[in-house]
Amino acid sequence: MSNAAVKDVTLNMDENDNIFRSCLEADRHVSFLTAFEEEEVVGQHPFLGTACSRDLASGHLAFGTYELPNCFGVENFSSGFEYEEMTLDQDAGDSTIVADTKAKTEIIDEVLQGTDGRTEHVEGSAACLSGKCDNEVVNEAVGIDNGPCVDSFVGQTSSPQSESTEGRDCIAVEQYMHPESCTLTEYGDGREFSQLDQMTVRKLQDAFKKMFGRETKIRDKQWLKRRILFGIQNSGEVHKPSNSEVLGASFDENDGKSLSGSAAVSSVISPCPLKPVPDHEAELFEEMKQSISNPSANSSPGGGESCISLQCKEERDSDLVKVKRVHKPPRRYIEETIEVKPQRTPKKPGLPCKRPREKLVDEKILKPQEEKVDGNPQSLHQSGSFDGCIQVPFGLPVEDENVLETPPIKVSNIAPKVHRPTVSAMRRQPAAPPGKLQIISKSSPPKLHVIIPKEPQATRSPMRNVRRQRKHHDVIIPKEVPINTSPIQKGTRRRKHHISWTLSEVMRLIEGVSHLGVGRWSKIKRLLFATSKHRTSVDLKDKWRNLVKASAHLRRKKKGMQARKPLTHQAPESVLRRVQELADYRGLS
DNA sequence: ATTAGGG
DNA sequence: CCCTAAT
Repeated sequence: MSNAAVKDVTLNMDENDNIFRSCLEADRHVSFLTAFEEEEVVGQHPFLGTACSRDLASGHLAFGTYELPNCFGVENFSSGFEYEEMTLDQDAGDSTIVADTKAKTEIIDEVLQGTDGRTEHVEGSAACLSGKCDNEVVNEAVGIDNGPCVDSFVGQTSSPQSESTEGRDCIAVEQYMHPESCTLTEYGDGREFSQLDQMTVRKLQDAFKKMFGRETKIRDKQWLKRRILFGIQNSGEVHKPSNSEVLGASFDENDGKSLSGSAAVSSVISPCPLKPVPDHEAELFEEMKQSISNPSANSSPGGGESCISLQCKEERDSDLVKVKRVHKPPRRYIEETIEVKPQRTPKKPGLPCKRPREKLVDEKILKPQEEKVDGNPQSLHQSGSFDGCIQVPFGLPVEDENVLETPPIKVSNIAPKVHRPTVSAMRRQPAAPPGKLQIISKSSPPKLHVIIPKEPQATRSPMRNVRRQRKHHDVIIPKEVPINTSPIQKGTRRRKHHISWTLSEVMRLIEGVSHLGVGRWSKIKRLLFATSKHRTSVDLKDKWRNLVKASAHLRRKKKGMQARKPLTHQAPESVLRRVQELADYRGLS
């Protein structure tokens, strides 16, 4: 958009005026510019909005609560993260991600080791950034501050040892505090109009800038005045936390850093008219803030959390009492054991039909119909309706049926470009191309004999990217397959593309756990992995479990020198130690 | 919808 | 990661 658009803005004032107004009116949270820019170009952070998100997130990871012996510096980490995030966010070309993943981790590892190359690193990310924000508008929309948002709103609350970061945090605070951003209010007392009247264009522009956080080239006094007045009005409606609220009691007053931390936070989220914080973001922030000030089940041991409050007792108790959830055997096993329930069209004996994945197709996609046609022999997957047995492969996403039955051409129309939905997401919205699917399914021959067994784990890595490239590599399941097809069919089991966890992700996870608590996966996801489309809350949970496992090994290793060969992608000991702490703490229950 | 746990 | 059961 850059030049052309900007020009456009300048020229078509009236039009834009309308846009602007309607934007604001429709949703005060949508700023004129961000409305254009908001296409997830840079992702969003719950607290920072655009661009800075990752920086903040990563920033606060880096020097959060844990005491990593290596004591990586701020720059190290944020650069590492930036690098990663940037790369990741350019997502589009997924293939590159994978390719890069390893490099990334290596780089980060390097950084961790204190190896050099950091500078290039920073430069790299900076270049990335600037590449991204290469146009004025984005730059403006990105915010008052183009520098890295290295402050750690979380970390600050609890990291007395992160001295090295203090200075930076102050900077960050200053940046966010941006004293001028408050000056606007001085116009808000009713005399504003005359005041505005007397101002020079230059001043008006200035005021405009202060109010909307961007410069304007428009020299039309009226226009500027209107804008500013509008801004003034608007700012009045936005909730503005009082200072006391902002610096509020949630932080240990004795802890200067905590204060500065919170100040930074609040200034960041303080909804000045120019960058209003959408409700949900504010909400998330509240959650976090609450969690921080109220680190219930989560206050980490030795993590330096300054405030372990009593209010959390209840929750913690419930945590302690928590009993291991007992799993009864999965239904499919039960069904295998139990006699087949009576059916209209009785199943032929001797052909026990597991129906694991049916669910995926039947219950989730065809459910509406299935219910109507219940008992109807025509119904596709009615287990009793045919004497065959279809065992849809595990994880075989619905669209595979598409592939199965439709000319690939159509599939390719749907698949690319769109953000790859996770498998589970696909499971949730299986009806992606609804009509089509159903028709297809219906048309599929009722007498399929397909058995596609669970694929051994080994095939994982080759399956990378299979999701997106599927149209090329898909294994077309023959329409008729002998019942005892070889169990080793490649590519039948479609898993989510395996994306290695990067160190920064791990750190974020740890940070999340330490502040929100083990088990708060969805919260952590929302707060710290909001931009990572490929990490679901379940993934977080799984990863945590693995980390805990790893950390346990660490301990074992300490005891007997049974040094388990360090896995290639093993997280650094320091990280694992932190995991251990958190795990231990929780393990008390 | 989330979370826990088995695989 | 996937899958399923419990909440």
